[in-house]
Formats: sequence, C-alpha cells, structure tokens
Amino acid sequence: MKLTSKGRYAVMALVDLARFDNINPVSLRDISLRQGISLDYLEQIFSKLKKNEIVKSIRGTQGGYVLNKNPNDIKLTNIFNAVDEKVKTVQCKKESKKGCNGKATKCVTHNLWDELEVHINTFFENKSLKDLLNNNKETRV
Amino acid sequence: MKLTSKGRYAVMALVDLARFDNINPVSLRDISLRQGISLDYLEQIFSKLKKNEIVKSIRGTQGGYVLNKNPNDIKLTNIFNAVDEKVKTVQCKKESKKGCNGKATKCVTHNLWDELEVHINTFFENKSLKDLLNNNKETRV
DNA sequence: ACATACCTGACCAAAATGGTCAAGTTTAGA
DNA sequence: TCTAAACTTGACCATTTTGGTCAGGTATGT
Repeated sequence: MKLTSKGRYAVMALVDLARFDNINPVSLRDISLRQGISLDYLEQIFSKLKKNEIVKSIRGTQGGYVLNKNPNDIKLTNIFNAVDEKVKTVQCKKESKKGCNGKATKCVTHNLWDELEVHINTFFENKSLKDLLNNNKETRV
Repeated sequence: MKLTSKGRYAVMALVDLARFDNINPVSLRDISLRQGISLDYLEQIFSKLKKNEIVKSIRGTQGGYVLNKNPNDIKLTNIFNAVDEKVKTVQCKKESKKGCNGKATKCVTHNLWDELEVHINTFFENKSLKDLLNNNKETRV
C-alpha cells in the first residue's frame, strides 16, 4: 500500500496556492518552481482540481489559479477524490449477493478491509487545507 | 493508494490456516482451493511468512504449514511487514537535514504523511489474527 | 499583436503487480 | 526402498500503473 505522487503533489500544490493567492492568481509556473513539480504534470492535476470545483482558473496574462472555496472547507477527501487517489482495499463487489470469490460467503477478510477503508477515510475527512497551513507555519525548519 | 493483493492474500490464507490447523498441518494446496488463490503465488507468500516466523513448515507427505504463534500474537503489522506490504507515504528522506526536495525546509506536507502513516499503522497493530477469526464467525452469510 | 498562461490529448519509459513455469528437495507411508 | 505429496527456490513474464513528456492548441490582459 502506498500513496501515489499525484495525490501528494495535489496537496503540496494546493498548500502552496493557498499561501499565495491572497493578492493575485497563482500561476502553475510559480508553483512548479517553488515545489519542484513538473509544469506539465501540474497542468494535468489542476485540470482535475478545476473539474471538481476546488480551484478556479483565470486565463491570459497575469492569470493563474485561485482557490474556489475556503481552505477550511477543502478536505483532503475532496482533493484525493479529485485526482483519483482512492483508498481502495476491498476488491470484492460490495453489493454482490454471492459474496466474494463467487462463493456463498464473504471472503474471510471482507469486513477487515471495509473497516480499514473507513479508518483511513475518517482521517482524510477530518483534515482540511487550513489545518495544513497552520501546521506548516509551526514546523518550518 | 491501494492495498496490493499480496497483503490481502496473506491475511486470507492465514485466517484459513488458523481455522484448520488444530489437528493437522494445512497444505497450501487446500488453502489454494478454498480461497481461490494460485498455488504458486501462495508458495511465494508463505516463504516470506516462514522467514518471519509467523508459520512453520512441515515437509513431506501429509505436511503443510502451521501457525508458529498464538493467533492473538499475530498482528496485521507482522503479516504486512512479512510480505513487504508497507504503508509508504513519505517519499522524502526522514533524516535528511536538508529537508525534502533539496530545500532548506520540510516539504509543506511532510508532517501530514507522517501522521497518516501512524494512523494506519495503529490500525494494523491493534488487529490480530484472532480478531479476524472471531469476526468471521459472526458474519457468515 | 504578442506574451503569458491555461487547456487538451497523445504518447512513453520504467517500475510494480500478479502471477506462471521449471526444477528441484524432503519425508511419510506403502 | 520407492513414490507421491508437499515444501523450496529462482527465473521469467505479461499487464497495468505510475509519473511523467511533448506538441500542439485557446484565451486574454496590455
């Protein structure tokens, strides 16, 4: 089990954005330079963030992206969903009447993965972008 | 983020084993048939479980595997470690003095992934094989 | 008009995943 | 002692995912 860099980058970029969008839109180029993430890759990520209404885009010179919501209302869940970073544990069909593995019972570990999914998602639902902003201030090296 | 099937299979196989090893060693062939996991793949997995002293092997006819510990003492952490199913969230070097990305500060989300790792590992440390056995009895379809 | 910045989609190399295959060794039991 | 069951080891491999790059656009402020 691992976290993919798409999810990590999305969060990093949004934290960066949140810290600089008070005055002007923030260009991906700036985020790219500050965070060390490829510009082309960032564009893919922000395309998804935009579709999910987490950010707004402003085209043209001096354009860029701005947050579309209050940092307090942007939960990690939202971000991860937007970039398809899903917590995927249960492979068996949830609604299937036959249970997993085509047998008459649930596979012996079915409930476990269900629980784990809930456990992790709870963590993501309770963390907002704002939490990260505060946290970051405290922990500069 | 997703769980790989190696980790899932390991847990499924051990639950199966724990339910049948009262009398005789359990052959991988039986586990393979009951759980629908490829025999060859199971062998790879059990080789690792054995190295980590979670199971013992008994060779020869009527041989098989048995648990090497009390189900209550086999935590999910142990199983996942054994089969290299790691929770890997932080990509940045933990001890690096320079921080992440070669910059002078930790990357803005460093602490977040650290927290998440702890959160998930706590879940795994608190679940033993025995918990799964009990749980399974209750939830047959 | 032109530079800046978003936008879109095709493409790709490398690694991880989820196995298979082959060729053993060991041991219980007939 | 022979043999079949079962563990053991390691090479191999196809597919998918990951983590991007590249090549074009389009929109818009100045």
